[in-house]
Amino acid sequence: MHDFFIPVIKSALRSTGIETNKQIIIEQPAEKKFGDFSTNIALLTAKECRRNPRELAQQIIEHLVFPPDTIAKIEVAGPGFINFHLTSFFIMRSLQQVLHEGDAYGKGSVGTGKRAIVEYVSANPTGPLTIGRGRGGVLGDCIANLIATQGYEVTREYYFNDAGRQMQILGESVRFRYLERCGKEKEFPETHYKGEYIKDIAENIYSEHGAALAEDSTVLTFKESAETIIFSSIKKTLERLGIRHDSFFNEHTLYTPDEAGITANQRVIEALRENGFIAEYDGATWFLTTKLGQEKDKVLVKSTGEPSYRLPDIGYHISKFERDFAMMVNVFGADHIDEYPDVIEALKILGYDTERIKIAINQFVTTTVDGQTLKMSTRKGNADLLDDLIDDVGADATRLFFIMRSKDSHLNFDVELAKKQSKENPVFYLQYAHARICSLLRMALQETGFDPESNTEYHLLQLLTSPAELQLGFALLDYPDRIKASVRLLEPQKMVEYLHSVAELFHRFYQECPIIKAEADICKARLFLALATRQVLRNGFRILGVSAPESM
RNA sequence: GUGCCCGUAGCUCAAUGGAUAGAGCAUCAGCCUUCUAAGCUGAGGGUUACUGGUUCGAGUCCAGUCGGGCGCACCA
Repeated sequence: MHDFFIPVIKSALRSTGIETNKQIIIEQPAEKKFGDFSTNIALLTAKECRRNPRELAQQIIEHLVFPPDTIAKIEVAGPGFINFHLTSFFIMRSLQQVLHEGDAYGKGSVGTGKRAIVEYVSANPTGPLTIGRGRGGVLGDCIANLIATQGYEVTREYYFNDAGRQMQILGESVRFRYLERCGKEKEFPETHYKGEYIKDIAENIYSEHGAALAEDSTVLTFKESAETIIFSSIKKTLERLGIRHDSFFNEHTLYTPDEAGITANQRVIEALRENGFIAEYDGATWFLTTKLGQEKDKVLVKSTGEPSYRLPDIGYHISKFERDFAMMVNVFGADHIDEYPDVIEALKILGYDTERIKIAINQFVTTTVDGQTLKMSTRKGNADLLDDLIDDVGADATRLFFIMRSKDSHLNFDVELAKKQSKENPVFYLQYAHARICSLLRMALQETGFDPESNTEYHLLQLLTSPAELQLGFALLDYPDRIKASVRLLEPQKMVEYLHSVAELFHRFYQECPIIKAEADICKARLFLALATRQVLRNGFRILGVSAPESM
């Protein structure tokens, strides 16, 4: 609908003789009495025109030229808002678009022909996924879905490292458990992974090799077994939530020399050095971030000769630029908040267009069961596991709960609420609306023989004029703009909120307007409206990765 | 100490700088001989943590104060 208003207003401003570079904003007033849409353009430009905003608004109105039968009323209100009331004819006629476009309804085209990458989860394979990781996983997956609606070809990538210190500790942890299994008790180090899964992996190795590896002092075998087993369990957990990555980027490739015998890491160092941002001291190689106004320099290569995580991170992002992505989204938890500014700075120094990089940070999750808060730590082995949560509440509730709050807000995951099969649970409220429509369409076919899916008498929609029908129809037309807003903010929560309002408007319509019992043409029209509602719910559910049950 | 996020109804949370700050839950009062009551209608409930500032207009932007979360490694 924005696209409907903007050109008309632009042209009216021209005819009125107003020159402005201010952006024209179309908004929906909180109250219907202020119209379906309004613009504050007269308020914004009044000052530079040195005019009274209300008079200016009146003058703009006189130059507005809309297509016939679209606008019922235009008025100046308050300090100088211009409010637009749509005709019911226009709303209902526009709804035909929902039915014509079907699954494609709501899609945009700004990303057509462009490629985007969304990096998410990216947990190193040191243990099963925790609930906290789950939030980032679902958020990333929904963001990828959102971006894809705008035409981008999206790559979903998982970045991991199987060569670092944590993986070494993992291997050692397994070896300790293995030795225990072989009857060679050793004291288990405080710093190592204590989860039950470590014992399972050790048991697995024992059943394959017996005690043959007990004298082997290297951890390689243990590490590799652990990695294989854990990675496949991580993928299995993600699969349960419908999360599938297209690409797994192993950080270790950045340590591997190319034909010229140089690693990506070395190239980063040399490139930064040419720009004067590298120095060696205290036995380490430093990124001179003090030159950028920071308090301390940052280590890129440790005195042990190993790169710190920052160096490969920079190299990894360069690989994204080399793969020519127009948009790059990084999704990670609040604990990694300090990770990206240095990377961005380095990329800027090296001349990359960092505007393409978007960061989506999700705040933490606390889980409450029976009002008790759970705390987690992978290392201590008392983590709250994502798999357990999915077992408990199901994939749909898991996904929806993770994104039904703004990513900037701490999430309180109430397990009891997620399990409830009642109206308190937002998952059921949304899905019930869909199931109810399916049931209605089945019943209608049986009672009247009319199937709105195989008919195209969409013009009948114009018979509908009641407030409940118009409000629902209006909401359905808003869907494309809602997706765009959600994409812009990288915020799936906006979609949850929107779909909730659609469900609510449908329930009211259903309550107030008899459908099957109505006169034949009205009945058909209402079934078309129900069908359009179902289409929007389905399309929205697909973005969120929530199932659309046909009956409940 | 410092960087980021948060502070809005009893609870969980909304509100691209707009008009009288909204939902859900909980509480109270109604609506099923009629298409799914897993639903709908209505009522009560607020100094948007505090103090200044910018603006025609601030929950929103800026500065400061107070409170909570997460970071601040030659871990990732």
